[in-house]
Amino acid sequence: MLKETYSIFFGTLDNKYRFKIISLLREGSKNVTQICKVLNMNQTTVSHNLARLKTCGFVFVRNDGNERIYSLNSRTIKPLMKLIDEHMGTYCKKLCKC
Amino acid sequence: MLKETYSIFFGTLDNKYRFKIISLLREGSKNVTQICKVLNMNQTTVSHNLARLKTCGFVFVRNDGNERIYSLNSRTIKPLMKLIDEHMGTYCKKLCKC
DNA sequence: TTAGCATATGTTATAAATAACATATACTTA
DNA sequence: TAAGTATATGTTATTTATAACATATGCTAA
Repeated sequence: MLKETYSIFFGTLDNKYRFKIISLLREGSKNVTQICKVLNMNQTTVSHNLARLKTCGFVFVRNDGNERIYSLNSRTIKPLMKLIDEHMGTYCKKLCKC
Repeated sequence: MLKETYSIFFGTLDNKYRFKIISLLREGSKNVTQICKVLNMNQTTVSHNLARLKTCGFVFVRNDGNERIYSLNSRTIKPLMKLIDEHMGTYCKKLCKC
Protein backbone atom coordinates (compact mmCIF):
# COMPACT_ATOMS: atom_id res chain seq x y z
CA MET A 1 0.00 0.00 0.00
CA LEU A 2 1.39 3.42 -0.94
CA LYS A 3 1.88 5.96 1.81
CA GLU A 4 -0.25 8.46 -0.15
CA THR A 5 -3.10 6.03 0.40
CA TYR A 6 -3.00 6.64 4.12
CA SER A 7 -2.85 10.37 3.61
CA ILE A 8 -6.02 10.17 1.52
CA PHE A 9 -7.67 8.04 4.19
CA PHE A 10 -6.76 10.21 7.18
CA GLY A 11 -6.93 13.52 5.35
CA THR A 12 -10.50 12.83 4.38
CA LEU A 13 -11.51 12.02 7.92
CA ASP A 14 -9.66 15.00 9.41
CA ASN A 15 -12.33 17.59 8.72
CA LYS A 16 -15.05 18.90 10.99
CA TYR A 17 -17.75 18.93 8.34
CA ARG A 18 -16.95 15.56 6.83
CA PHE A 19 -16.98 14.14 10.31
CA LYS A 20 -20.38 15.71 11.01
CA ILE A 21 -21.70 14.19 7.79
CA ILE A 22 -20.42 10.76 8.79
CA SER A 23 -21.98 11.11 12.24
CA LEU A 24 -25.31 12.11 10.74
CA LEU A 25 -25.30 9.23 8.27
CA ARG A 26 -24.75 6.79 11.14
CA GLU A 27 -28.40 7.51 11.99
CA GLY A 28 -29.51 6.54 8.49
CA SER A 29 -29.32 7.46 4.80
CA LYS A 30 -30.00 11.04 3.78
CA ASN A 31 -30.12 13.12 0.61
CA VAL A 32 -28.01 16.24 0.13
CA THR A 33 -30.76 18.69 1.02
CA GLN A 34 -31.50 16.85 4.25
CA ILE A 35 -27.82 16.89 5.20
CA CYS A 36 -27.63 20.62 4.50
CA LYS A 37 -30.65 21.35 6.67
CA VAL A 38 -29.72 19.20 9.64
CA LEU A 39 -26.10 20.36 9.72
CA ASN A 40 -26.94 23.95 8.69
CA MET A 41 -24.35 23.78 5.92
CA ASN A 42 -24.00 25.36 2.51
CA GLN A 43 -25.04 23.02 -0.30
CA THR A 44 -21.81 23.41 -2.25
CA THR A 45 -19.77 22.64 0.83
CA VAL A 46 -21.84 19.53 1.53
CA SER A 47 -21.54 18.29 -2.05
CA HIS A 48 -17.79 18.89 -2.20
CA ASN A 49 -17.29 17.01 1.03
CA LEU A 50 -19.61 14.18 0.05
CA ALA A 51 -17.62 13.83 -3.17
CA ARG A 52 -14.45 13.33 -1.20
CA LEU A 53 -16.07 10.89 1.21
CA LYS A 54 -17.39 8.94 -1.78
CA THR A 55 -14.00 8.88 -3.51
CA CYS A 56 -12.55 7.31 -0.39
CA GLY A 57 -15.30 4.73 -0.09
CA PHE A 58 -16.63 6.05 3.22
CA VAL A 59 -20.10 6.68 1.78
CA PHE A 60 -22.17 5.17 -1.01
CA VAL A 61 -24.72 6.92 -3.26
CA ARG A 62 -27.83 5.85 -5.10
CA ASN A 63 -30.08 7.92 -7.31
CA ASP A 64 -33.75 8.43 -6.44
CA GLY A 65 -35.38 10.71 -8.99
CA ASN A 66 -33.40 13.90 -8.93
CA GLU A 67 -32.19 13.23 -5.42
CA ARG A 68 -29.02 11.44 -4.39
CA ILE A 69 -29.28 9.28 -1.31
CA TYR A 70 -26.07 8.96 0.63
CA SER A 71 -25.43 6.09 3.02
CA LEU A 72 -22.54 5.17 5.26
CA ASN A 73 -20.00 2.43 4.69
CA SER A 74 -20.56 0.96 8.13
CA ARG A 75 -18.21 -1.92 7.48
CA THR A 76 -15.28 0.47 7.77
CA ILE A 77 -16.69 3.31 9.86
CA LYS A 78 -18.08 1.26 12.73
CA PRO A 79 -14.87 -0.59 13.67
CA LEU A 80 -12.86 2.56 13.00
CA MET A 81 -14.89 4.61 15.46
CA LYS A 82 -14.69 1.80 18.00
CA LEU A 83 -10.92 1.71 17.64
CA ILE A 84 -10.62 5.47 18.08
CA ASP A 85 -12.93 5.60 21.07
CA GLU A 86 -10.97 2.85 22.78
CA HIS A 87 -7.65 4.48 21.95
CA MET A 88 -8.63 7.96 23.06
CA GLY A 89 -10.27 6.60 26.19
CA THR A 90 -7.15 4.73 27.17
CA TYR A 91 -4.30 6.96 26.04
CA CYS A 92 -5.66 10.48 25.69
CA LYS A 93 -7.96 11.10 28.62
CA LYS A 94 -6.60 14.59 29.15
CA LEU A 95 -6.97 15.53 25.50
CA CYS A 96 -10.59 14.45 25.50
CA LYS A 97 -11.47 16.79 28.34
CA CYS A 98 -10.25 19.85 26.43
CA MET B 1 -16.31 11.68 22.83
CA LEU B 2 -15.90 15.23 21.52
CA LYS B 3 -15.62 15.72 17.78
CA GLU B 4 -12.35 17.62 18.29
CA THR B 5 -10.97 14.35 19.59
CA TYR B 6 -11.35 12.76 16.18
CA SER B 7 -9.76 15.74 14.49
CA ILE B 8 -6.73 15.36 16.76
CA PHE B 9 -6.61 11.64 16.01
CA PHE B 10 -6.88 11.91 12.23
CA GLY B 11 -4.98 15.17 11.90
CA THR B 12 -2.01 13.63 13.60
CA LEU B 13 -1.99 10.65 11.28
CA ASP B 14 -2.53 12.75 8.15
CA ASN B 15 1.08 13.76 7.66
CA LYS B 16 3.74 12.23 5.47
CA TYR B 17 6.52 12.52 8.03
CA ARG B 18 4.54 11.33 11.01
CA PHE B 19 3.45 8.38 8.94
CA LYS B 20 7.05 7.62 8.00
CA ILE B 21 8.01 7.72 11.67
CA ILE B 22 5.21 5.32 12.55
CA SER B 23 6.25 2.98 9.76
CA LEU B 24 9.86 3.04 10.92
CA LEU B 25 8.91 2.38 14.53
CA ARG B 26 6.94 -0.68 13.45
CA GLU B 27 10.38 -2.26 12.87
CA GLY B 28 11.42 -1.52 16.46
CA SER B 29 12.17 1.24 18.94
CA LYS B 30 14.52 4.05 17.89
CA ASN B 31 16.03 7.21 19.36
CA VAL B 32 15.61 10.61 17.73
CA THR B 33 19.00 10.63 16.02
CA GLN B 34 18.36 7.22 14.49
CA ILE B 35 14.98 8.34 13.17
CA CYS B 36 16.57 11.47 11.66
CA LYS B 37 19.26 9.44 9.90
CA VAL B 38 17.04 6.69 8.52
CA LEU B 39 14.34 9.08 7.29
CA ASN B 40 16.82 11.80 6.29
CA MET B 41 14.87 14.35 8.27
CA ASN B 42 15.76 17.50 10.15
CA GLN B 43 16.05 16.95 13.92
CA THR B 44 13.64 19.73 14.84
CA THR B 45 11.04 18.40 12.44
CA VAL B 46 11.40 14.90 13.88
CA SER B 47 11.10 16.14 17.47
CA HIS B 48 8.08 18.31 16.71
CA ASN B 49 6.32 15.41 15.03
CA LEU B 50 7.28 12.93 17.74
CA ALA B 51 5.82 15.35 20.29
CA ARG B 52 2.51 15.31 18.49
CA LEU B 53 2.51 11.54 18.09
CA LYS B 54 3.24 11.23 21.80
CA THR B 55 0.47 13.66 22.79
CA CYS B 56 -1.96 11.46 20.88
CA GLY B 57 -0.71 8.25 22.44
CA PHE B 58 0.57 6.76 19.19
CA VAL B 59 4.11 6.47 20.52
CA PHE B 60 5.69 6.03 23.93
CA VAL B 61 9.05 7.37 25.18
CA ARG B 62 11.57 6.25 27.72
CA ASN B 63 14.84 7.92 28.72
CA ASP B 64 18.16 6.14 28.23
CA GLY B 65 20.98 8.42 29.32
CA ASN B 66 20.69 11.52 27.22
CA GLU B 67 18.77 9.69 24.55
CA ARG B 68 15.01 9.25 24.23
CA ILE B 69 13.84 5.93 22.94
CA TYR B 70 10.57 6.07 21.06
CA SER B 71 8.40 3.01 20.60
CA LEU B 72 5.12 2.42 18.85
CA ASN B 73 1.73 1.91 20.46
CA SER B 74 1.08 -1.28 18.53
CA ARG B 75 -2.18 -1.92 20.33
CA THR B 76 -3.76 0.92 18.36
CA ILE B 77 -1.57 1.15 15.28
CA LYS B 78 -1.66 -2.51 14.25
CA PRO B 79 -5.45 -2.92 14.04
CA LEU B 80 -5.74 0.57 12.57
CA MET B 81 -3.40 -0.25 9.71
CA LYS B 82 -5.17 -3.54 9.14
CA LEU B 83 -8.50 -1.74 8.94
CA ILE B 84 -7.17 0.80 6.46
CA ASP B 85 -5.48 -1.80 4.27
CA GLU B 86 -8.69 -3.81 4.09
CA HIS B 87 -10.79 -0.72 3.42
CA MET B 88 -8.53 0.70 0.72
CA GLY B 89 -8.10 -2.71 -0.88
CA THR B 90 -11.85 -3.20 -1.11
CA TYR B 91 -13.22 0.26 -1.81
CA CYS B 92 -10.39 2.33 -3.29
CA LYS B 93 -8.52 0.10 -5.70
CA LYS B 94 -8.26 2.88 -8.28
CA LEU B 95 -6.98 5.41 -5.75
CA CYS B 96 -4.24 3.05 -4.62
CA LYS B 97 -2.84 2.76 -8.13
CA CYS B 98 -2.26 6.51 -8.40
C1' DT C 1 31.57 22.78 36.51
C1' DT C 2 32.13 23.04 31.97
C1' DA C 3 32.12 21.31 27.29
C1' DG C 4 29.68 18.49 24.23
C1' DC C 5 26.04 15.71 22.68
C1' DA C 6 20.94 14.66 22.35
C1' DT C 7 16.60 16.41 22.20
C1' DA C 8 12.81 19.89 22.84
C1' DT C 9 10.43 24.19 21.99
C1' DG C 10 9.21 29.18 20.36
C1' DT C 11 8.51 31.33 16.23
C1' DT C 12 7.36 32.27 11.40
C1' DA C 13 7.66 32.19 6.15
C1' DT C 14 5.71 29.17 3.12
C1' DA C 15 2.66 25.53 1.47
C1' DA C 16 -1.72 23.34 1.55
C1' DA C 17 -6.66 22.84 2.76
C1' DT C 18 -11.03 24.89 3.39
C1' DA C 19 -15.45 27.17 2.35
C1' DA C 20 -18.16 29.54 -0.48
C1' DC C 21 -19.15 32.00 -4.73
C1' DA C 22 -20.50 31.35 -9.45
C1' DT C 23 -22.05 28.29 -12.54
C1' DA C 24 -23.00 23.80 -14.81
C1' DT C 25 -25.51 19.47 -15.11
C1' DA C 26 -29.25 16.36 -14.57
C1' DC C 27 -33.70 14.91 -13.45
C1' DT C 28 -38.78 15.96 -13.23
C1' DT C 29 -43.19 17.82 -14.13
C1' DA C 30 -46.27 20.63 -16.67
C1' DT D 1 -39.46 21.38 -24.38
C1' DA D 2 -39.33 24.84 -20.91
C1' DA D 3 -39.06 25.87 -16.09
C1' DG D 4 -38.05 24.40 -11.62
C1' DT D 5 -35.68 21.55 -8.28
C1' DA D 6 -31.58 18.89 -6.70
C1' DT D 7 -26.93 18.29 -6.88
C1' DA D 8 -22.13 18.71 -8.77
C1' DT D 9 -18.00 21.17 -10.11
C1' DG D 10 -14.47 25.07 -11.32
C1' DT D 11 -12.28 28.56 -9.00
C1' DT D 12 -10.16 31.40 -5.37
C1' DA D 13 -9.70 34.36 -1.06
C1' DT D 14 -8.91 33.02 3.38
C1' DT D 15 -7.67 30.01 7.00
C1' DT D 16 -4.71 26.51 8.82
C1' DA D 17 -0.73 23.37 8.92
C1' DT D 18 3.90 22.51 7.84
C1' DA D 19 8.97 22.71 8.10
C1' DA D 20 12.86 24.72 9.48
C1' DC D 21 15.46 28.34 11.78
C1' DA D 22 17.10 29.86 16.18
C1' DT D 23 17.58 28.72 20.60
C1' DA D 24 16.78 26.40 25.11
C1' DT D 25 17.07 22.38 28.10
C1' DG D 26 18.92 18.29 29.98
C1' DC D 27 22.14 14.57 30.42
C1' DT D 28 27.03 12.90 30.48
C1' DA D 29 31.82 12.60 31.00
C1' DA D 30 36.18 14.74 31.81
